Parts: sequence; C-alpha cells; structure tokens
Amino acid sequence: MDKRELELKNEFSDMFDVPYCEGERGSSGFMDMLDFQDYGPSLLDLIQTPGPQTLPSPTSEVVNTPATTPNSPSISSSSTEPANDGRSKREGGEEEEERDQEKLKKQLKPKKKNTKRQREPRFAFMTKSEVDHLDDGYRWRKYGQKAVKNSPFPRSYYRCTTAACGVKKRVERSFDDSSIVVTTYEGTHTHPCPVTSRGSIGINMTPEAAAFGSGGTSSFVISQPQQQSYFPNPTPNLSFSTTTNPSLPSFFQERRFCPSPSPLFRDHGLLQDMIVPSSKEWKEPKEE
DNA sequence: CGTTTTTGACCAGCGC
DNA sequence: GCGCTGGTCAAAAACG
Repeated sequence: MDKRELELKNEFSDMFDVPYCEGERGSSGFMDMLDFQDYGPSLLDLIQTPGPQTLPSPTSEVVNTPATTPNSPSISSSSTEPANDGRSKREGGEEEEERDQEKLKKQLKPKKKNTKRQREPRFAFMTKSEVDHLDDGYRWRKYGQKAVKNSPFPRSYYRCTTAACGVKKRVERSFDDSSIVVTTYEGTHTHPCPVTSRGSIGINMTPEAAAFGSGGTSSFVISQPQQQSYFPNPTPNLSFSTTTNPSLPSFFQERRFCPSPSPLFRDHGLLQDMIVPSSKEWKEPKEE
C-alpha cells in the first residue's frame, strides 16, 4: 500500500524527471505528484490571449507539466539508447550468429550499475483529452504498448518516423483521471516539423507546443515541478522568448526548428486558451 | 503495395 | 539469484 504508492511516485518522478519529495505528503493520487507551484500568476501574465482555437481535434485541456531533466542540458546525438542500435535489426536467421551477436552485445555492454542508460531529455505534460494520441505535427509510429503497473490503462510507445530522428514519446492515461492523457517526449527532433497530411497545426511549432493545442481546443495549463532547477525563483517569469537558453529544457529549445518569431505562449493563438489552475486545485489531495 | 498498428516475446535494470 | 516491471523488437495483421 504505502510501498506501492511510493513506488508509483518514484515511477512518476522518474518519468518526469522530477524529484519527488518523499514524506511531504501522505496518500494522494497521480496529480499529487505533479507539485504545482505558484507559477500560475506569472503564466497568466503570459497567457492573456483569449480566443477561439480552430483545431479539428476533440476538446482537450492541457494540464502541462514541463518537468524536464534538470541535469541533462546537452543532447548527445550519438550516445542514445544502445538498445536501438544494438538490436536495430537482427540479420538473417542464423541462430548461431544471433547467439554470437548476443554474446558480443553482452560483452560489449556489461551490466553497468553506475552508468545508467543515458536518457534523452524528457518532457512530460498532461493533456485533458479524449484521444490518446495527440497530433503534434510530427509523424509517429507506434512501436509498443504495455500495461503499466498501478494503472488500468496501457502505455503506448511512439517513435518519430523521420529517419535519423530518435525522438520517442509515451502516451498513457492518468489512472487518477482517465480523461487526462500523460504524454512524455524523450529526445530532441533533429529535423523541422514535417507537414502532416492532416493539415496539422504542428507546423512552426515545437511538438510539445503543438501538442498542447493539437489535442483540441480549450484549456492549457502549465505547471512546474517542485525543485525545478530551471527556474530557481519561486515565481519564475517564464521567458519563453529566450529559446536558445541552454538552461531551458529541450522543449523550449526545440523551437529553434520552428521559425515562428513569437514566443511560445504567444503562439499564433494556438495556445490562447491556456488555463492555469490554482495550485491549490492540484494540491488538493494533500493531506496532513 | 507500402505504411502503420497490434501483440507476444525478449531483454535490461532494479529491488528484495 | 530471482522475480517484477518497463522498454523494445519484430512478425503478422490491418489499413489506406
């Protein structure tokens, strides 16, 4: 029970690369893990462009959690996922060769406890949406689905279909609120947003930003994880215009691929309906 | 016919 | 060492 919860929270804190403060709260749901700080006001300052969105997808609210890897500002393009390269293609059917290769693999990458598999910078956010897979302007291919522990909903794994782009994303529903979709991006696109056949709104947008709106219309919420290291200030002024700031998550940096001159949250009215819930709202389940 | 999804199996990491 | 779990592969099926 408690153990399970802890596990779960660690899971999510890991997933979002957000340190989870154990002991701070007792029992709670998934939302509780996303400790929303009082960034609301500053965000609201940014998000004052109400207006209708003209997105085709069903209504959705993005309950955003830009939780990123605090200490992974650099994206080493080639050092990613040995699993990908190592097992990209099993050639032929020669069993012996396979065995040999597997042995080799094992020799080449012995269990390294200390050198945990390097992870790409990740960006997770929650979207209140009926559809699981949001169209974010990029093309994704589903390569797996897994039932996850402590959740009745399966987690889907997608990979960017663009060759040489190893960006992945995971999509799952919050077990706490089945209407909320948790999307986790991993890695950085090495290419501009493609033009999708669906007339996607992803063009000129970072995938994440696109996803914010692509799920549909409606609300959009940004929050910051606690102990967020990118914004050391209690009430950071999310200056998204500085898109090349190395200290910013790749999510923001990725905008370099998107020639849009305007800052993220003034994005052509695509994110106009963002809503920042009071942190209380999200911290509700916190019990004493 | 090419592309995408589904799905069972496999593998690695981690905790006990 | 063993079992559990998350992540990935890859063949088959489904789809456009």
